[in-house]
Amino acid sequence: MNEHLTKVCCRPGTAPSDAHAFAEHAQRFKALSDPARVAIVNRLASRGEACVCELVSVLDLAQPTVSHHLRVLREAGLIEQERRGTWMYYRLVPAAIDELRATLAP
Amino acid sequence: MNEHLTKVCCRPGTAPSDAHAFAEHAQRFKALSDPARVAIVNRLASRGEACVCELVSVLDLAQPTVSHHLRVLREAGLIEQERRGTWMYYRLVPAAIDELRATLAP
DNA sequence: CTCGTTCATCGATAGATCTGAATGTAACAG
DNA sequence: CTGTTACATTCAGATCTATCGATGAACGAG
Repeated sequence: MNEHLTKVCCRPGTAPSDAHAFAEHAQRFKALSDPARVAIVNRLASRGEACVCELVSVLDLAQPTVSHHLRVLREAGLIEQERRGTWMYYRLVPAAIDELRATLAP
Repeated sequence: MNEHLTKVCCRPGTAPSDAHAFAEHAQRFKALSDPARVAIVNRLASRGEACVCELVSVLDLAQPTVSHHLRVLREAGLIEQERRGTWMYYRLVPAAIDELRATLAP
């Protein structure tokens, strides 16, 4: 399945590469693959902090939906949370954003 | 549904923002939300060009699957194609990658 | 303690996405 | 023309995701 390729158009090439790294990067990008999550990151970037109820009113989504998106961003390491009384405040993890940007660098 | 928020924890805030821009950015990120597509972009970034059969052998995926991922990347504007004889060569659109990186800038 | 608020989790459903076998299309060789 | 190669498209099944109602957990006020 490979020997005929070498004499046609395809270079054998570094086949395996790091499939693990690709999966990791894809996971990060997937966290930003939804408009609601991009909006959340944008909001946190410009305001520095936000509680869930603020995001609910801004995004015009139900509260469980917002919680779901926050969980995705948190599990991707892009945001972190801090409980302060009754409210849960979220903010960006700048290092994670930097890493993402570095992934796209030449 | 909004008036009680102003006296609790939430600032009224620039509610609408540009939902259109958020959707556009999310669309771009979604194109990179799959390991196979990250691998394709990585390959094109390091080699500059590749035909489909080369990517098929590198990714260990069926040819229709690779064609699917190439279509997603092309419709996102991240890659472009050029037919040369029987082969179809793909390469990156550097400006699109730059735009993506700019989206993550502070 | 009870009550109300904030948020997370569970469960269900509609829609999107990944995958590849089968098929169609385009280009070249003979 | 026929046959072969390279690739796209169609289709179907399996899996994943977004969304929200219902419910649970944590906290503060009284």
